[in-house]
Amino acid sequence: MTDSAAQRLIEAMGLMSQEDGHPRIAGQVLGYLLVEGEPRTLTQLSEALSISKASASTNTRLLESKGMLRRVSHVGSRQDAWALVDHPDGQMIGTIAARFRRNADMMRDLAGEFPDRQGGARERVNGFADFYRVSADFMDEWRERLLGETRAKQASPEDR
Amino acid sequence: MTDSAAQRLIEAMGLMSQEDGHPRIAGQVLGYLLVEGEPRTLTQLSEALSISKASASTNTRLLESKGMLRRVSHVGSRQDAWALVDHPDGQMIGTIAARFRRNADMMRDLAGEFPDRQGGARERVNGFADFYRVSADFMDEWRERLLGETRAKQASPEDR
DNA sequence: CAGCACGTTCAATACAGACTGAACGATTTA
DNA sequence: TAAATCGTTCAGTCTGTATTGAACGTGCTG
Repeated sequence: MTDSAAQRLIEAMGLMSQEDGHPRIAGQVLGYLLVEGEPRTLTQLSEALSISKASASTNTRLLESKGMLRRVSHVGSRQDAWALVDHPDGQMIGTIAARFRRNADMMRDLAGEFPDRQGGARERVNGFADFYRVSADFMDEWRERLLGETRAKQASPEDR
Repeated sequence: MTDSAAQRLIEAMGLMSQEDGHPRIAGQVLGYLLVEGEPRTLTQLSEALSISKASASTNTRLLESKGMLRRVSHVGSRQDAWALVDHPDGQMIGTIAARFRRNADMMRDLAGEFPDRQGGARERVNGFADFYRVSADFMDEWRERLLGETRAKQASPEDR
């Protein structure tokens, strides 16, 4: 039954990830590590999720690049292990904010290429760019607030 | 040169859309309507973007379902025309918020299936669910603020 | 009524990218 | 040195889905 709950959570997070336009396996990795609450190795990942080591490697590093996972070198072993960072949620917001900011820059640059008087196209494009930029700022603030709250929610490693 | 600027914007927005996990054409449609600033028909869309009418139809309705486009019945013509809603940006935030809220509910339900004492898995999952929910609330507020600002940015239909 | 124009649906295709298996380099163990 | 283990890379496959062309239904126009 416990197994089933974990399994369902992992699968659900895989689907969420997929909906967000990310690999399904990336979400499953997050789910697995969230359930386990402790660092896990590539081998453990590939076995627990029934995926190839190649996929496990690729996806863990993808999540690392998004700041959601970190590599921990477990002492007694030469295997790398992977763990959720302290606030994966904050990183998630940060990723969205970064994408918005990229879009903002892109659109502002492009807006500059429009002639001044052309039915207001330049203004409309700039308006959209502003939206992206302001929203990015907004999310970054929100992220700061999330990271600031050092609640003891994720702490207390007395388990396992 | 103008043509080129519009073209580049449209292509860029297509790529952004694709990065967000949406059809590229959807982004191109947004870009085209943003540049034009006036309602455009299916035929105009398919010709301007060099896409099939089927694609134009599918994608406009997709964007309509996300609240970013609306169908306007231009008087003198029996053709439907499509236009950006007043605040497509707000709708964009709303869509993200909705997805977050869906994720929050999903995870909260799943968290409930975990046994109380199991290494704190239930708590961790609930923590993630909370994050999704609180963020969704936060974005909805932000969206309200965006929609509230009735700036005359998109108005003044003196062109065309 | 016949001929059109329009929007949608549907089956088929094209394509992007997730995922895999095998090969590789590096490091460890014996 | 040989064998084993680990993580990564890479070419190839496989799957989902975006996109298309053709067919359809509807309502106009003559």
